[in-house]
Amino acid sequence: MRKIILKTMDASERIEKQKALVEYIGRMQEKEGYQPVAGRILGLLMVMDKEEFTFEEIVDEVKISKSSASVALRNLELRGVIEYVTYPGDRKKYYRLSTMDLESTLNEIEKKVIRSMDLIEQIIELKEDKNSRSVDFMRKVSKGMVFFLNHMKKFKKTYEPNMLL
Amino acid sequence: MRKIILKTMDASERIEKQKALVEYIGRMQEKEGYQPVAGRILGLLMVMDKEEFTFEEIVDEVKISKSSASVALRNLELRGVIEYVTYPGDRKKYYRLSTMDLESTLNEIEKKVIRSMDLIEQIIELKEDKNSRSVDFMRKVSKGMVFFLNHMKKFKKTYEPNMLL
DNA sequence: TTTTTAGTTCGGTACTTTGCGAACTAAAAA
DNA sequence: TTTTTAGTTCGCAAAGTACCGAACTAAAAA
Repeated sequence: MRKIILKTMDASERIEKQKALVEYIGRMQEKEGYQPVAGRILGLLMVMDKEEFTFEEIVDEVKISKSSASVALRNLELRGVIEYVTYPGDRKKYYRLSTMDLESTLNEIEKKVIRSMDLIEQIIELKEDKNSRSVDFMRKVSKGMVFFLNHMKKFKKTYEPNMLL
Repeated sequence: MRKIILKTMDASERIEKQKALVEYIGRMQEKEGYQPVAGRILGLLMVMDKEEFTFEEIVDEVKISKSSASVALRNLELRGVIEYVTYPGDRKKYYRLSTMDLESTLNEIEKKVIRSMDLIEQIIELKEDKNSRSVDFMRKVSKGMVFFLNHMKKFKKTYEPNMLL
């Protein structure tokens, strides 16, 4: 008897904590460039027990209008962070975190680093004095980036998705 | 004679290109979360030949008001991306890119990754079903992060600032 | 002491972003 | 065929952000 009461207490407390975490993650994602509503949707999909949320559930849980949900979900989908699945005989969309695995995230980071290196190259090319403090600094950064990219390559080799489960 | 003319042509063309690059970098930095004015100041400090700019020079070059410059420079300084130096007998502040080297940038990245791992841990802790698709996914990501951190450690060891110049 | 220099702070305007409700569409159910 | 369901698109109001000019401060120069 006692145990059951404790257990229900725990469950509701757990859900309280989950909801708080949804808001916290929302704020984090805002800093990452997502709009508030999108951030909280992401939080919801990350922390709650349910694996797949319908459009309506998202509207209810995050307490937003259908239009806001529609816009935010489309953006999140375009960015590739969420995806939706459908089931035969059911018109609803079931949203969930997309299983874009680490590899594609790493590729994104790699591309970003390479773009930065190109930019640095351009800047140096346009400098009058190629021995200035700033050019030295940029070369240093650039070499560091080359190192970094090499290590990423090794990392990708060592990383075998199936061995991680 | 011919050569001299060509040389002056090149110089002005170079400066034109630099100014275009300042604007371009400004727009890039906006995407990174800086306000427009701050982004263009960063661009200026990165691409132009001058190593150190006074407050007034920045106001003139970026064509902004003193108040905007003051606010933007303070923010950039708080974020640690620029710094200013002073010279004895000169009241002016000379702004330049801060020489935060790769190591501190790497440490920032490391901290960020560790914070993400903590968050994932928290989320998993609050999940009812620890064997769900999402928990599996999160564990995978988390393990990937551990790998990543180890490689960063190795990278830091291999990286010897003085060997890069 | 007064003036100039080198900035900072404040208040307001203009622009941008966010999120809503209402009207709409397209498919399924009645 | 009409109604309901599941969502989308559009226009607008509220909130937030960026930037400016004007007034201010504190130190140095005249």
